[in-house]
Amino acid sequence: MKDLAAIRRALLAWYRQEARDLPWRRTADPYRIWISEVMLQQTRVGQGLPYYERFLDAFPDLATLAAASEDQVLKAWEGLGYYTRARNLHKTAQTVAEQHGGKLPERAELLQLLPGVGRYTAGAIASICFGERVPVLDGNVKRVLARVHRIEDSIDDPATEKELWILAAELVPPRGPGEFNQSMMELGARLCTPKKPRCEECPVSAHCSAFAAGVQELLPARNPKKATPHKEIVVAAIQRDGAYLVGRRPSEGLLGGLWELPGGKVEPGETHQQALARECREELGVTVKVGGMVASVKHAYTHFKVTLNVYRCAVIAGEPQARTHTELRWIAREEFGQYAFPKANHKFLGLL
DNA sequence: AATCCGGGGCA
DNA sequence: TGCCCAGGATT
Repeated sequence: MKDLAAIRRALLAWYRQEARDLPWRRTADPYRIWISEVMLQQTRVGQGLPYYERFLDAFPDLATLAAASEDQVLKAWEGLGYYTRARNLHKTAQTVAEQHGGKLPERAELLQLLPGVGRYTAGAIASICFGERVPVLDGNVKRVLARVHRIEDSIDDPATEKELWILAAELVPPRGPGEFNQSMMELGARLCTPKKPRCEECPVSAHCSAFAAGVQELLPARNPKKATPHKEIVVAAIQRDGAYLVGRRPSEGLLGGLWELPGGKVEPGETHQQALARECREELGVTVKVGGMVASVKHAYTHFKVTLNVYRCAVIAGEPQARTHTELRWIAREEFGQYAFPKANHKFLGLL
């Protein structure tokens, strides 16, 4: 059994010296903490920081967020990825405004009922804002605990994750749980890093089983990753009266709720022209004549890579109607900035 | 239990 | 290039 008190003491002493000065550590406002926690899901602090400032500038309180349109929220989220987070944030703000008197619930158990709030986020808000003795388990904490306890099983395995939650829970002190949880994450982000952990500076190395055995660089174990396929995509730049045709993607699935130029995947044996004609027929119900290529850009998603081949197209027959999109609009280049586009689209929008 | 869901920084 | 990030929802 670990000396829990000694680990807590050493970690907190280090944290109080070394904690980064981050904006969400300068507030006790549960709304702002909530925004930060959702924004930082699968997102590095450095990447989220500018978004955090801008988001709170646009939506300074829960009532403002609840009253905003989904398009406004997605625009503020544009470029951050995992857009379900933005839609759930919006939905939760409306629910809390209507059913909870505009105040977030205080207990983790209740917070976790809100869309987009899982066990991690609920634990973070409850411990940081309301002092509830509940753990957090994010990528940082998983790595720290896997090393301290020298856990050899893959941390991606649900059984291991269950064990890690238990280990995290027993380590959280009854007083100051929020500060302690943040210190665990800070340790993982600053010293107990995936590669080349800085054990010589680590306040808990004396309690770390992986360090004692010299296997810290081999832990934590992860599941093998699958190869990422490549997709060839064709995109139609259809112009009318100086405006381009854009469609809003359905809210479920990849890039949900974002706007894009129509197009789709090139099937085996198809030319770009054939694929584009087919996609325009299927997505818009129109016949197009494919013109010259405007751009060809590459983009990498988590699970696959794409090449977007953009062609100018002219509508020969039919009037575009939304079939796979939830809505179609004609917008001028100058209006592009008002809509949330995927990063892959931004790579060629400037070339139109 | 497995899969899906973005984008970026870094070795 | 591959890895991984202050995870959650769905099937």
